[in-house]
Amino acid sequence: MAEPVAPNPPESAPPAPVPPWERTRKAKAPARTPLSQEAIVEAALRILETDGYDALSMRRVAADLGTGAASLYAHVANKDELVKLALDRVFVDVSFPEPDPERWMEQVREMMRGTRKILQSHPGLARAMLGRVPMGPNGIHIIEGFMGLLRAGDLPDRVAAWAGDVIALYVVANVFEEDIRFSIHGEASQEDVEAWAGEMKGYIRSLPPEQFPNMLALADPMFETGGPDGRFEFGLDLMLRGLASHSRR
Amino acid sequence: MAEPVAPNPPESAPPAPVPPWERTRKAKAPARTPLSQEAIVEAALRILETDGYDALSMRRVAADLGTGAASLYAHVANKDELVKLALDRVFVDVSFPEPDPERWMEQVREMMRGTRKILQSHPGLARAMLGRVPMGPNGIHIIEGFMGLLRAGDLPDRVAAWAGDVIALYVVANVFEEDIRFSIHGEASQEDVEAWAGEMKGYIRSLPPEQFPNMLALADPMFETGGPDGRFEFGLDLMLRGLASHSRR
DNA sequence: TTCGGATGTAGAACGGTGTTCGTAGCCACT
DNA sequence: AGTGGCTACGAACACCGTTCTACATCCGAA
Repeated sequence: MAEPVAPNPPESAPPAPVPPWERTRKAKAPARTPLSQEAIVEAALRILETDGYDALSMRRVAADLGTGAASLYAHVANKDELVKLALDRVFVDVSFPEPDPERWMEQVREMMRGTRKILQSHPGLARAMLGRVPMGPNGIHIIEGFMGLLRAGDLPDRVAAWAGDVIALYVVANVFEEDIRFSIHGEASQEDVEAWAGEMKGYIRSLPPEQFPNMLALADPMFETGGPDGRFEFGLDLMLRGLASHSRR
Repeated sequence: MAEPVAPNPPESAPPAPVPPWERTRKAKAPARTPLSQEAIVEAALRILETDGYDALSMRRVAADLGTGAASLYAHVANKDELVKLALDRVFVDVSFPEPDPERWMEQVREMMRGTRKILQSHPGLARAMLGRVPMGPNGIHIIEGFMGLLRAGDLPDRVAAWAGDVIALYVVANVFEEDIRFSIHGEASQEDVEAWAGEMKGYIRSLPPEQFPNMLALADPMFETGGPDGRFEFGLDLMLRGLASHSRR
């Protein structure tokens, strides 16, 4: 009640010089940022892109916008909604082709590659996608396009619908795992990773052969990276082969 | 400095009755729990099992052990390590059969079912597994057994090694997604989930048919849950079918 | 033109988190 | 018997999401 901020400047009072705190307040007020939902979502995406999922906090978003966390809640219900909005927004960039029954498998491959690329470019989005069906205004078009490709494969309806789920989960999980591994190792260079792989291989080779025959036999391919996309492509191919065995064509 | 806890009771002072805070201190000291790493890990697992991942905090673990959070750090580097230890510990219960070339696919299925069950029974462990190769004392035996099953399928070495990775990722991601969905919805009953699915289906049916023909066609199977394991089994089967197409047999 | 109300802003606070610091006490070994 | 090292743990630090509340500003009605 007895705060330095005057609740109501009485007119009878003499026109005292404006105290400093008042001045800064007045100075800030005109430079009021609009602070729209769009701006908030964009700031969130920027943070996800540069600093990852764990760095995304309401305070951080607010700070990047030059305001306080409480102000965000006028435009966004809570953090979960913010994440969902950011998720949907990034899907603008996913493209999908006209389904071609002759090439549907390759088309699925290409679409998943594109999705993976986008998720990779915003580390943390993959984490946000897990457990959520991204049915925002943009996401729903992606899902429609994806389902179209699967339907072009002449699969039973249930197989097409569920396969969409499984494949999407695989892509997201792949990026997420990569993201985690990266953040654990902390900016490890390609050389570090190879050194670690070599160390691991050495450990496996030192295991008693009669107890670990299979690991010894597979030690080499286990730590063969296959390039940045090799393993991803392998898993995707595995599922597509499985899908092909369901095709009625 | 001027705390109520006496640093050195001067002998000249009269034998005043022991103040309550002193009493509790004295009473606790003799009943000093050993507080081993094992006990901490066990407490953590107990919490995961009963209250889920979100309930697992250092303070909670400490409270269950009748101590303070700081005490845990003498036995465990940080929360991440605690989770990793819990992860390896839980693998004691994963069993794997002697590889049988005639039944290897079914054996893989069973092993993955078992792994999933265990991960499900300790929500949060799945999250800890992502991005990590759980090569603890127990985990390494599991990996060996798994590789043995895959090798029984007469697959190229690279296929066997990478497939192990992909399948394991799928199982873990499946549980993790389930876990997140559960924690987002917050204790939703089976009825709630079905109501939500019905609502979603209604929304999809309300979409313009010329713009969303595929989603409309697949609306029913998309929201068919297939029971608690249906979709998991489907995805597992998809990958095994893909693997079968790699088998030289 | 003036006055209210609606709306958006934001500081402070609540109850939580993981982790660190410093101190106190116990144990075992010289 | 003394002492050094290990462990326990309260307090504190820096965060988190969210809410409360006071406060400016703007807009429309009188």
